[in-house]
Amino acid sequence: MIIEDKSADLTITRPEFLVNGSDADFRSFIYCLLISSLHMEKLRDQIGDLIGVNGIQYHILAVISEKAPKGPVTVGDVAKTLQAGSTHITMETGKLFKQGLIEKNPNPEDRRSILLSLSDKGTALLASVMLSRQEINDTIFSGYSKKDFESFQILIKKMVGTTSRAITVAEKIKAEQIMQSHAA
Amino acid sequence: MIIEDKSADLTITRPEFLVNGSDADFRSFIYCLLISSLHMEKLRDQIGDLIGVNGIQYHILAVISEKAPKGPVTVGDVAKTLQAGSTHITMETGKLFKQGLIEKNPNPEDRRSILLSLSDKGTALLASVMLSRQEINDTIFSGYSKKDFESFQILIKKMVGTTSRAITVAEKIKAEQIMQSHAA
DNA sequence: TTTTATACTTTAATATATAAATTATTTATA
DNA sequence: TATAAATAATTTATATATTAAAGTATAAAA
Repeated sequence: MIIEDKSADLTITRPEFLVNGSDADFRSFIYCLLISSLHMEKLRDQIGDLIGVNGIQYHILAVISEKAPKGPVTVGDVAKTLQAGSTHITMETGKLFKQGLIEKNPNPEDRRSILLSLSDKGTALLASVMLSRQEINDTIFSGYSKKDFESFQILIKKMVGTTSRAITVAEKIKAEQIMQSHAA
Repeated sequence: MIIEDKSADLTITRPEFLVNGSDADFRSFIYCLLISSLHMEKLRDQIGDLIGVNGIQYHILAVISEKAPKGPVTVGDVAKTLQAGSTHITMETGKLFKQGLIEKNPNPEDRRSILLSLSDKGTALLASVMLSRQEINDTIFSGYSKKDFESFQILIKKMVGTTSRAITVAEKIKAEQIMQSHAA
């Protein structure tokens, strides 16, 4: 006997994602996605901890290190890259500056903004966790083939776009909800 | 001319993940992974907001709804599923209880633990966002074929395991770091 | 029985993130 | 040129989320 969920109980309706009419596999997929996200965040915190900063601070250092050679990096750039509030980045870069890990210089092209760069100390500190980063990343992707990596990359890249659209959909639903509550 | 990163600058060493000796693609992959994680978390918060609870509370309701029909669900079960501290879950389930969305009954088989279930009100509230959940999930996975879903599922499921091992690796590295600092 | 472990809770502390208002500067436009 | 609007960063205050430590009750093991 095949058990089919009633369609109102399904978390997704597209038939491609249902197995015997059930979304059980899809739910388990979402579950895995969320758990691995938590793990990735935890790893970021752990690497930060190796050099005495928190996860976001480590991430900021990594972003500056990667982008600064290619051109100026401002607080706003970092905020956009990390999809965090610029308020938040201001505070965290402030702490990094106090620790002497980054430098903040006025942008000669736009004096409202500030250019961030790694100090020698910051560069050295980041370099000191490079081997650990490698070991951790190698572990995460052990057992994945080149082909796996290529498909994975395509699938995830697409998801950045679709989740972004889903957020818009959710906002639209919320707006409708508010409209209806006002009408009532 | 092919530009090769010096191996000390690479965030991953496995050659399968390098393109012309560079880990640029890999970095962009990790970036996409983190952004889509943020998006997923935001979506959880948004769905919660539709029914007047926060993201974790919504997730707790969803977990209870899914697991309760299959057997007893305790605070600890939810904590394990969500990989959160039981302290946290106690507080959040406490709030859900006060709002009348869940019921808490002593477990007759083990009087230390407590069985969680959705109240009628909670069931109704969760049912009221089912269509929105569908619309949002359909959006997230629009453009994905059945084959995409199947590969994606395999890739992500594997990653729960590898990230979990990576966390252990990071803990080991931290332990070594502490040992060395004591020796010095 | 005594010890140890578990499940949950409470309180308090800490960490993280956001909002609102402010300053300085730039860009657009009348 | 003068004015208005927009932007970048910051500060302060606040809200939210998360964890730590200690405590209670119960169960399981020695």
